[in-house]
Amino acid sequence: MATLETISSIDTAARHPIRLVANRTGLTVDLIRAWEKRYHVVDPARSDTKRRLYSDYDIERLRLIRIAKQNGRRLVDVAPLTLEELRDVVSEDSRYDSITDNQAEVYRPSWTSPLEATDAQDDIDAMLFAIQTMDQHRFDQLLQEGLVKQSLPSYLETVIGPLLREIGESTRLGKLRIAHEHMATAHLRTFIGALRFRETYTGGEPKIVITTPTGQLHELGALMIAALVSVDGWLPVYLGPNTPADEIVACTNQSGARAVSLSLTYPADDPRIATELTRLRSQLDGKIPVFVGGAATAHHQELISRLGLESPPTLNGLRHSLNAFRDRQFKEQTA
Amino acid sequence: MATLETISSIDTAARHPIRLVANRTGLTVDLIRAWEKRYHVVDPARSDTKRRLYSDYDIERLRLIRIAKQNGRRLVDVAPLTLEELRDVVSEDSRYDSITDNQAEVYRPSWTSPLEATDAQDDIDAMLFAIQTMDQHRFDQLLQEGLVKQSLPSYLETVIGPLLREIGESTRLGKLRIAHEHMATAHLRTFIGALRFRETYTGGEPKIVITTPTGQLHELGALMIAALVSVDGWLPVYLGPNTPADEIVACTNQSGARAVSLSLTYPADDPRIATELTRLRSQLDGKIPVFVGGAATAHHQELISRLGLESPPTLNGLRHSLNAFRDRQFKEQTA
DNA sequence: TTTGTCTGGACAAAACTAGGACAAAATTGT
DNA sequence: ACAATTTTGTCCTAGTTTTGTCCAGACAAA
Repeated sequence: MATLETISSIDTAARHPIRLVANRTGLTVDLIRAWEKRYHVVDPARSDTKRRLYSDYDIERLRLIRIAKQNGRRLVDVAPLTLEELRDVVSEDSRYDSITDNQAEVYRPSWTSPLEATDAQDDIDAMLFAIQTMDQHRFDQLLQEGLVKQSLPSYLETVIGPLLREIGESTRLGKLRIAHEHMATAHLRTFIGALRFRETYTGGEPKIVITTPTGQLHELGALMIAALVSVDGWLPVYLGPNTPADEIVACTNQSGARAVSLSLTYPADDPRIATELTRLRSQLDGKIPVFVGGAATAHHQELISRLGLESPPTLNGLRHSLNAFRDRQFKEQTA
Repeated sequence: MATLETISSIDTAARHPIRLVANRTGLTVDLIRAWEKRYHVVDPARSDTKRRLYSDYDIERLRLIRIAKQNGRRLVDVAPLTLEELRDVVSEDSRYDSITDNQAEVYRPSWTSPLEATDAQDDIDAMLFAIQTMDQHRFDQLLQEGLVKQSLPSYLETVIGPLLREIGESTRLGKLRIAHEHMATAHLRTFIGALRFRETYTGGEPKIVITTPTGQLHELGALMIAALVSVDGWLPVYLGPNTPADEIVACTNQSGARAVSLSLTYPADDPRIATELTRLRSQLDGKIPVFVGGAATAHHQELISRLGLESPPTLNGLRHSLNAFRDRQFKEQTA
């Protein structure tokens, strides 16, 4: 969606000075030069006085290489790749990275990955501080910066998710005012909503309906799912919060979606959850899987397994289930 | 001096001495002259005794160039750009800097082309059709295209506003399903939310708290206001919907906001509106004006005038009231 | 008179370049 | 598991370009 430009339309005109490139990629000026010197990662044009001039293409390359490195790739390996190959590598990696190194992080010593664990908490603390001081601009800045450091899926898993929990917790404990929570929530709604536009759509993607059932008014979880699955080539049909089961069914049928995903957060013990889920499962085509996630999922395990819904424990789990499902369908289709 | 630089209506009349320009842009007098000497960044008119006289246009240019430099641009590169090009460059740099993954915005700045009063109703109908067929992609495309045709304020007034009303109406009449309305609302939430980031902030903008009072759950009106005022150089402190009066007051005080704006839409006869507005006005510093807008405003005229709140009848009215208020304050401040 | 602006030029700080040194981190070999 | 080796990020020097500030003498405005 959005009129997004595709790979081919990235501007190859060289006009950006090295400082700007550093700002945008999060690399240091020295490092950019070092990479050029050693591996010809990029080959910027020069001004008449020998200043380096980078194109948008170069910047994108550097950004991807940075992420590839963070995913554990070695510079030597990724340096000669084209932009397209880099994209493949990065998206491939990010399908597995958060799972592996998050689990590993717990017991593996420092030699695993440079950033992650402590760094994420620092970011979150800084964001909480910005919220507490009502510094919206700073908050936004932190959100944007954090996103450069890692791939979107792991960003959602390691930063945005925990942040949401901490905001909720802090508000409950009185460390944040309601006004603070409102401001943060509204801003995150905008921010996460915009993430969905980062991907390019070709029209052939399988669709997935994403919403929350009646009574569940918090939509950020659902929105995170929408952003997440769009990375893997799904086209989210996002309905916002609080959608009745009938409507979910109608929407699924009309749009031809292949799957449904619901987010349950609060209130966890709402009796409507049971009735809505039951109704949804009974009215929906049996071939369409229903994925359930969110903090309140734990309270309904029995129901979920009885209805045959899937409830991956983490965002990454959801991601893998969905990809597996899609690949399976694809195989059947072509068979 | 009458106008503070109201971004949308830039005056090309030259009358400002260099000192004032320096104050407003944060540049030094020497630097402004140096830039002119070396790169013809601006070409101010002269008084009969050769004093430089700058227009609002020049000031805005200089402001943007300063920001562009801060973002890593070289003076040589930005100096020859027009105001519009500068805005694009700056807003791209400072907003999409770190986030750019595989897209560059197709956004055009809001004040570019005032022309082409294509039939807004046609656009709206097309959008409604896209909603009805659940064609999210098409809907988004139409939203984006419509935005290019006119300035942001008039777009909100002539397209988005009416569209919202028609969606509500159609849903009530059963022409749209709830699912359609949900999809459209969620998408508009994302779209309008993103509009706010088309502007660039320097840190000096007066703040305005924007929200809806307790009981009012529809936030799109408030969000439109946020997008609108940011065009005129306000910094919206956006709290989302459903904020208690106490919290609005606390937020206003903590953030140092100069004004408050509320959106009232549905339900129009909620008794809480009266109590919340009354409480808000009584607890809030008397110097801080409260602007009230939205469909439900009509039901509370008596209360509004009794409390001394302002309720401009249209978005445009709100805009002018706010700008007038700001210019008044600015004059006092410098006097 | 005092203060501010003008022109033109001088000067110094900041930023960039090329080349290389160095140590921390990661990988490999034994 | 330990040592040797390679990879990689940072820093240093010295020379160039770019950019911000300052000065002097003349004139204009308050």
